[in-house]
Amino acid sequence: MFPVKELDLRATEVYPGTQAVARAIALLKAFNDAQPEWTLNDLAQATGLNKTTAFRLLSALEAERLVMRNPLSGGYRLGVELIAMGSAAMRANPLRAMSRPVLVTLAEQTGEAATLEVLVEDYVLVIDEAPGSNPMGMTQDVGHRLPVHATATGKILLAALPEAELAQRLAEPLLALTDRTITDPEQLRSELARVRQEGLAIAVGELEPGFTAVAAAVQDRERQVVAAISIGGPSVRLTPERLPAVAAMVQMSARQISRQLGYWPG
Amino acid sequence: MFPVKELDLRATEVYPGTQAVARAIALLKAFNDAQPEWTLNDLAQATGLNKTTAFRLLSALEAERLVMRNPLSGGYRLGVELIAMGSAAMRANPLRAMSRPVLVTLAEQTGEAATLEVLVEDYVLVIDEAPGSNPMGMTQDVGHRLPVHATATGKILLAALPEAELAQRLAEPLLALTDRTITDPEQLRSELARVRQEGLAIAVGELEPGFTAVAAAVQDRERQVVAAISIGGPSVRLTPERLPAVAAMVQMSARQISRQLGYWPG
DNA sequence: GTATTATAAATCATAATATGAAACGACTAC
DNA sequence: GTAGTCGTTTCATATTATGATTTATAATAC
Repeated sequence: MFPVKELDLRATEVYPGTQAVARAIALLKAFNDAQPEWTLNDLAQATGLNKTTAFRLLSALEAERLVMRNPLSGGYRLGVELIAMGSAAMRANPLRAMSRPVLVTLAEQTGEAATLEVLVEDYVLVIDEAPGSNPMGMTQDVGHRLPVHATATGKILLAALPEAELAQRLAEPLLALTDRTITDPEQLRSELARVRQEGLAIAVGELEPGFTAVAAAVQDRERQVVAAISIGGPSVRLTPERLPAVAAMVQMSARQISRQLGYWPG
Repeated sequence: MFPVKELDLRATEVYPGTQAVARAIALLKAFNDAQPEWTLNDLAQATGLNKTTAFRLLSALEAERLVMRNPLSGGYRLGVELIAMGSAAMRANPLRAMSRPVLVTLAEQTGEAATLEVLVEDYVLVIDEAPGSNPMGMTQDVGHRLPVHATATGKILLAALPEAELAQRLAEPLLALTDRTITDPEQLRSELARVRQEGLAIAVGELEPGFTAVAAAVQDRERQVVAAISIGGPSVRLTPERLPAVAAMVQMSARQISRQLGYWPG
């Protein structure tokens, strides 16, 4: 379905003269849903920074409101300025702007939630979501990071990676989120082969029990897979009988967005 | 209604050893809805940075995905990592977490959209929104920056500022967004006096024509005004006859959140 | 086709800036 | 009372960021 680029492992060379900025960003990236608040010491330890350095960088981030202190505990949290920046980043994202109408239509046609996701570092990031018309689809998932190996979109994006990078990722253990999550690298490899051939990925109860998703690839003018779109909903509604029809709609929508990006099939 | 703290102009002293980080953040802050994409030169000029320095900092930000390049134009845009961080910042915000149930109830009771907003630098930032039950309330405003002088929430937050800081802000020209926007500093001052006394702010068609909002203050255990909540909707629904009842509900909700923060009336 | 302009990227000597060890002060636990 | 933990400040040091200049690249004009 889509070609796989070979050997592109981008040089992770750090640009000289950017140590302080890189470190500040590392501090920001330490915050997540599992640990939204950090003490200075823990954060310094987690990022491998000297306590003084972490303190100084955090002070700078705090002055700009990218980080805030909990007045009671003194702990650090992400600040309000990031909410504004994130929202601006969302609105400025060209891929999102292009996909939005298609995504909304897809959600209407299927009645299920449609998402647009991209690969960011180790995770799949939801950059847009059109809610399904049915209730119980009110999950506001935009901005969430999801594991690549347990999502339909993640499989699509993994399937398009050059072999070298894929191997690197499969070297890490695959976390079982449900009893249906694929945790065996070899099994995932053959799944990805199927995805590549069919241009379609499915995940039934692999992310969370009772949740099914179907995804397809969005490609740009250079035929690069730049994103994946999906339809997701309760497995009781997205039944094996209904899936083929939904999948076809997802694929059509993905092709529609790809065409807007200058992709030309054939 | 609520006391005004005197003379607190926080020292804008820059912490030594944080120049690079401060500059990098300044670059990020340059991006907004009006100008979501920048060329290197323009951005360097706008931030007052040397072109080389701007380039180097942007490279660091790009490597961490806080900034991305438009492959066609080569221009800089905010990157996807900020979407993830902003979303995490939202979920980690304690004020938002506390207010959410109250906000949802308020929106249900009134049928109009309820928001939670804080003062960030020159703007009011929407950090949460519970949609109204009526259609035409589907504005997803979270993350948006709104002008202080033309919003009900902004007036609430301005009214609580120490005189010195207020004077500083009123020195800047007040932009007219509609023909009803208050642009005269003295008029705004007397409006703020009224807001202070009544503990309530109203804006009818001051932000955009046909949009009305009512806001009240959220105070913490030290009686500091830390946020404002509001109900907003079309002026044809939020009529002068209906406003007092809605205002009372907004005030009750604000007090409810304040109490959760440890505020004790009296 | 060459010249011109604008913009981005690379180079590198310089010193300004970030760094981290050490010390301090404020709490808390025992 | 003592020891331990945590955040903050100080300060000498050299590592790291800086920016003038150069080179590369692309777009536009002539």
